[in-house]
This record gives sequence, C-alpha cells and structure tokens, in this order.
Amino acid sequence: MRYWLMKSEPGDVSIDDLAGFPNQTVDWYGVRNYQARNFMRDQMKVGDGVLFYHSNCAEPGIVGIAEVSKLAYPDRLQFVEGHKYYDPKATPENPRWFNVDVKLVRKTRLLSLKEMRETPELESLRILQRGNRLSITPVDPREWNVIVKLLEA
DNA sequence: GCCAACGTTGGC
DNA sequence: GCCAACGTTGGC
Repeated sequence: MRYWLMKSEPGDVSIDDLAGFPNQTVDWYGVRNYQARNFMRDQMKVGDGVLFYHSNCAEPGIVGIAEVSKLAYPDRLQFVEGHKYYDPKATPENPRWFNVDVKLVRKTRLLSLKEMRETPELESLRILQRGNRLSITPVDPREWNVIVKLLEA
C-alpha cells in the first residue's frame, strides 16, 4: 500500500464538494501531466492513502484524508471536443490520459503549507521541495504518519 | 496580479 | 536531439 498527496483547487473541487458528491467520490479528471498520470495509471491501487490538498487558494494545505477507490481508467474529458481538457490526439482506442477515483475518508483540520514547512520531520516531503509543481506526488509512510499525527493534534 | 520554476512544443 | 518560445502551476 502506498501513500499520495493530491492537489485540487478548491474552486474546482474542494473537500466540501467531495463530501457532498455521491459516495463522497470523485473521478480525478483533468491531469495532463505525464508523471502524474503515470502515478495514477501504473502505481495507484485501491485502498492507497491520499492526502487531499487545496492548492492555488488563500489557505493552501491538507484538508482531508481520502483513498483510492478505483483503479485508473481513461479520463472521460479527453474525448469531449471543445472542453478545456479535450485532447485531439487521444482516441477511445488509444487514450492518453487516465484517472483513478478518490473517495473521502474524513475531513480534517487545515494543515497549512506553512505549518508543514515549519515541521522538521516533513523536510523531505515532495511538495515542499523547491520548484515543485506536480499535482500528484508520492508520500512515504514515515511522512504519512507524521502528517496524520499532526492532523489529529 | 506577479513571477519563478518547470513542462511541452516544434523548428531546425 | 537541441533549445528557444511559450504555457502552466501555484505561492505570495
């Protein structure tokens, strides 16, 4: 079992949106970066732990715990002509983009980016590294445990 | 809105 | 395969 951090813009899908969705589940559509796609397509398994992170907003940080609830399958929006996430090079026979489903486990307090930066045990966390932009990053079990403990504090 | 850092594109 | 130009991300 692996652990991941997944960024979502709250203006797009917030933790409260997720909580209100059927089954409290969302298909993680719109990833158009190969590294992030490969994580979903090649490595994520049902039951993997997910830290739900709000990005590009007033208070960036972790706001909930979720889990992978469905293995990767082709992202539906790559085929929708005119859509923001349409990809003319993708076909149903040869899809380019994939997404998993993510299900809420529980909302948590906000663990802000600032607080994470101030936590020495989280120094190695991928999203804290300089220049990081990946929307999906692996979290190692040690980091996961530190974060879960902080979320409960 | 700014801008640093990064990824992608496409001409050569 | 190089690399300049461009687009995107995301904190601030």
